Amino acid sequence: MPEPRFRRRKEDRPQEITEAAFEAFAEKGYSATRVDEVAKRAGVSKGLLYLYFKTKEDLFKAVIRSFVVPKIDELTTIIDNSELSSEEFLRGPFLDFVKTLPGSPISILIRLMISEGPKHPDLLDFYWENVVSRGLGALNIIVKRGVENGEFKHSCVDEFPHLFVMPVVFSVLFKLLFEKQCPDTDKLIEAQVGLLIDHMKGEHS
Amino acid sequence: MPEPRFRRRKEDRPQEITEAAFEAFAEKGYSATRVDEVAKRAGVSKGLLYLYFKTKEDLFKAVIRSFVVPKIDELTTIIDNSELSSEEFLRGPFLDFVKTLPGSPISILIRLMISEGPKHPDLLDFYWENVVSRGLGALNIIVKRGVENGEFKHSCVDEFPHLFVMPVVFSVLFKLLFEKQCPDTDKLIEAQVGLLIDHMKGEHS
DNA sequence: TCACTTGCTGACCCATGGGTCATTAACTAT
DNA sequence: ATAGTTAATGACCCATGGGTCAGCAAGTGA
Repeated sequence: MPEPRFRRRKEDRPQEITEAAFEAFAEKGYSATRVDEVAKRAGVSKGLLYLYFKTKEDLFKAVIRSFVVPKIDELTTIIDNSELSSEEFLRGPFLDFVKTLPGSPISILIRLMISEGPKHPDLLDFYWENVVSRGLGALNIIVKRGVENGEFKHSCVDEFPHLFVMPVVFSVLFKLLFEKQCPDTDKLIEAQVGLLIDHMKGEHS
Repeated sequence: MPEPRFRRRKEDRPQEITEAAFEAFAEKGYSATRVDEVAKRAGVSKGLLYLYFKTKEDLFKAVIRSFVVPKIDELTTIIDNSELSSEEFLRGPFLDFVKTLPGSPISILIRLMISEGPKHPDLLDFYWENVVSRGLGALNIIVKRGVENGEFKHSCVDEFPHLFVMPVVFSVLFKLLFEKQCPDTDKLIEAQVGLLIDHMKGEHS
């Protein structure tokens, strides 16, 4: 009795395909990845892939959606369930979270957003709304909370939560491009966060 | 007497072609740019382009080489000809220099390095040696000089000149991707530099 | 078991674009 | 002048890979 040549599993296919695509894109980037290759990795024919995703671009968008957004959800969940002071939160859970990013598969998606973003304005809008602005917003809340309860003074950090994100983006890219020459990204990120907290706690306008 | 159909200008062609390629790459990215298009912009036939550059990849490398390296030379020249204190230098010429980068054509090359770099390891090596390590080295000298002459205390900045570069890379990318939502990059960069200088001047280990 | 739906296949199509080369014409030297 | 050199052309080649579709077979229900 021979194994069936294939099995019909309508429910699982999309996820299997996006996972395969994620791996492939991560290894080779978007344009160097062949649709055939993705199909092969997913153990599926190219034709089937085109049944679930209208174009290669579509597939790409699905990958971004399904892998990056959960990562941000993770962060906001941590915030909501935390009773720590702002400083404790930044030095604890926040630092733990962002230190995992450089070197993780997520970093590749960040690179893909940089390379492919300008060609997909609607994707950038989506990414802005669901990832970047939510992330910056979360940081803003933490900082504001710290100022309001007297932990921190007012400073330029109020205006630029970006200052907390910078070292993460930088580390992600540095590790990706110059792995051999890369500084200890954990320490770099810690240094910046420590620096910002010191600054917010000290005497400044 | 008719205009000649073309003129032989062996000397000028390479530069004209790399300039055209720079523009084209800047607008469309590497893989979306057609060799034909570059040739047309340079007012030249595709065949001629292949006389001066063996492959499209070759052309890309030439573009990076001829546009990014001079930018770093500019920076090191400023340093060598400056008699300012470290703080004055950082707040003056350094800040002026890096503030011009976001929004300039150079920022597109940074994006291209990020997208195409991983596919061209030798290009990354070149870039590291001629741009990144030279830039970080220059910053290191400034910081070290400041520490030696008592302007600055020892701090984590000694170890991470990267802290000065972070906001620049970040601003470049942010403006490129989310122009509409982009904060005032001049202020962001100034904030970080000011923050670092304050930190170096204060009491820290 | 037999007709029917539909998930799935893989051979095929064809636009695209990197790269070539036989030919042409602008310079150069004698 | 004129023969020789080579910058420059552009029509052509062909591998590549995104996208299609006629047909096949796994599941389904009567």
